Amino acid sequence: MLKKDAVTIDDIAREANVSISTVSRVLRGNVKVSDSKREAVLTAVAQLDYQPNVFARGLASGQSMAIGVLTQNFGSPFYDAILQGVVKGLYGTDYFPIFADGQWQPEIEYEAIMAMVQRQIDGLIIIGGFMTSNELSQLSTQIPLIMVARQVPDFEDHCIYIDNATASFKATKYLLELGHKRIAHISGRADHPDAAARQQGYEMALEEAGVDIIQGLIVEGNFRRQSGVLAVETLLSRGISFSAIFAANDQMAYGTRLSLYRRGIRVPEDLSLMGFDDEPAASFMIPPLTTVRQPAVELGQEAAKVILARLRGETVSIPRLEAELVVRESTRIHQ
Amino acid sequence: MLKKDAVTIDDIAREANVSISTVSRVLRGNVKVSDSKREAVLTAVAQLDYQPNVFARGLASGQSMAIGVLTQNFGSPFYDAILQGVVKGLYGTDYFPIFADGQWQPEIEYEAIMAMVQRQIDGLIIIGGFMTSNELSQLSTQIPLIMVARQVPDFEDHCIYIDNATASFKATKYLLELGHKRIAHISGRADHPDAAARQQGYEMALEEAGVDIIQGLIVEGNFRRQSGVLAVETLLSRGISFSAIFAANDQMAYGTRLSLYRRGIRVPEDLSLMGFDDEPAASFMIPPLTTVRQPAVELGQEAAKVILARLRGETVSIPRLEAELVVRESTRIHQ
DNA sequence: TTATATTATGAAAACGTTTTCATAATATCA
DNA sequence: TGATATTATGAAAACGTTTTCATAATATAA
Repeated sequence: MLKKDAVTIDDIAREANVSISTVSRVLRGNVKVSDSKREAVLTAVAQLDYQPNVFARGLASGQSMAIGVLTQNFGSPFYDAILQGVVKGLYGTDYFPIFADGQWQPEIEYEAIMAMVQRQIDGLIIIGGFMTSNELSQLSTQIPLIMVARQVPDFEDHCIYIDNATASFKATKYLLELGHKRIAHISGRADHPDAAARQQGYEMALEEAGVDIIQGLIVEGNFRRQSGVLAVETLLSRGISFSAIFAANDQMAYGTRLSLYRRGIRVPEDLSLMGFDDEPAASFMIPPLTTVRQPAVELGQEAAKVILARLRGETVSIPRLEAELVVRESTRIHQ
Repeated sequence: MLKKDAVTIDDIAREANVSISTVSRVLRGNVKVSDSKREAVLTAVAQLDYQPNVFARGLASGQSMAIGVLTQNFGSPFYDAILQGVVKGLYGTDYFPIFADGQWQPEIEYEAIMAMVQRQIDGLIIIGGFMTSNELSQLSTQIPLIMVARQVPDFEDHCIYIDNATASFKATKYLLELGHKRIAHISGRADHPDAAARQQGYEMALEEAGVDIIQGLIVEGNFRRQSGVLAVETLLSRGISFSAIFAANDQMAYGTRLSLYRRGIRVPEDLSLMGFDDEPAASFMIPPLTTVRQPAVELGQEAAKVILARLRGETVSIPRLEAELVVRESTRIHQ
């Protein structure tokens, strides 16, 4: 809180020889004021370096001009990229983002959202997370709400996401086209819908190609790097041969890569490796990772756009974004 | 903003048969209230699910209970880890962090800080950035302020940082101990004091060991991955031989690694590679990166602790944190 | 020209708290 | 027991805006 006693609207009113109502009107710009008075107010504002008090404004108007943004983990590249998109999308508007971190834990997520709601945010952008369809519907009656990077059933008109199954299908199909038949899959955490969708896409592609789905080639991870390491151990211990691994996100692909390196298994000479997300770091993996690109920044930017529009009372429909295969050097034709 | 008309302190007062003053006193807990009334108020609060209005509170008390946190870039692992530390340090207190992103651009940084100050934050944590010593001193007369991960001259009692020169000295010394004499250095961006300090530590270590500093082995990067790639090109084009590279941060080390991979130069067999920061991803580089660990989470956590204490009016001194060498597999004895 | 509609403006109420100030109730002391 | 100090409490002012309402000034229509 600034210590110097702030300039208030009263000071401006006195300086400009008008009432505080007029000052307010000039500042908000929603009601007509004569040019001469407007002029006077504006110069007074500039002269005294007036900064409106956010609390007084919020209290009187019932608007905070803040958008709450819930991420799951500061430091997760994919989520951070979405954050960046939101920042970008809000930049230059009167709205200000307030961030909170759900830390991939349902209770913390709930608390964080409530803390933001209590802080009177005007809109809420939730990135991923665990809120159920019911909870979200309930919440969205209270506050404009957009869900990013997650497809919640019965809530699709609030969700900006790419179709995980389709994207995953593309990735798997590419591996099949390279001649791989035994493709292992490291899935995301079981309680996460995205993980299920990605696994589904993988299985669909295999089916379509007439390749048997081998349960022993599917192993559950948790979207974190370390789980990729463990998954390789598990996979190898099962003794079923395979020529490619499709990890449900890039992070697990990095873990996988490390595990393979430790065992002297070369990528892509001995084994092809496919990720999912296309984080910025993916192109710096050794070798650069073939993956499916989720347009993260765009997702965030679109979320900001949509919520802004809805706040203005416009009815906009959710844009559909597509994932795109990014071929790099971690995959090659199966000999 | 919640649509259902909120429960106010008046409702509680009515329900509990006390005045609103008493309700406020119970809620704030700073003034004694008889047990019976306290009881009554508390049950009413629970029953009606009362949520205090942040704006009214802020307006009346002059406190926002918010701490502004300025980062330089969502998505930068090192900064994100500090953010996490701040979140951790604030968790469970009455204070709530508000984040903004300076995007490594002085003007945006300034704007973002002003936006937060205008939002009446009670304290400010700035991570890195470009504010000058003067600007910071000026700002800190207005608001409690802690600078993290940057050492600003004449402002040290507000700065939580590790000694970059010493840390860098350690790293270089380790390479020297491995028998490397020709050690290239990829520095950070020239306008950044940390970059200068790290280069200084590198030079000090060489001097101490009686090894000549060769200007041709020093090349300027900008702390980003891509600049590591370019640095290797530059270095090789100069035709001066070297057996180790010390990059001023991990990100540039990744870029370096990729560039070497492309040229078929093996790490660590042909060349040792040293980073700086120890981001979480460093241990997943191929091969795992030897680096200097900045205790990022701890830095953030300490920043939160210190600012909280100062907000309570306590005079606490800044803790000193040490960087620590983390030896992994990207370095080896020079043959 | 007069009656009526429109416009710009200021006064004052509202927003929901915290906190000062006054006072009734109670405790403490001689 | 009476006088005084202490305590708990409520009334009311304050925080700095926005917005409703009333009104004076002006434009428009007959």
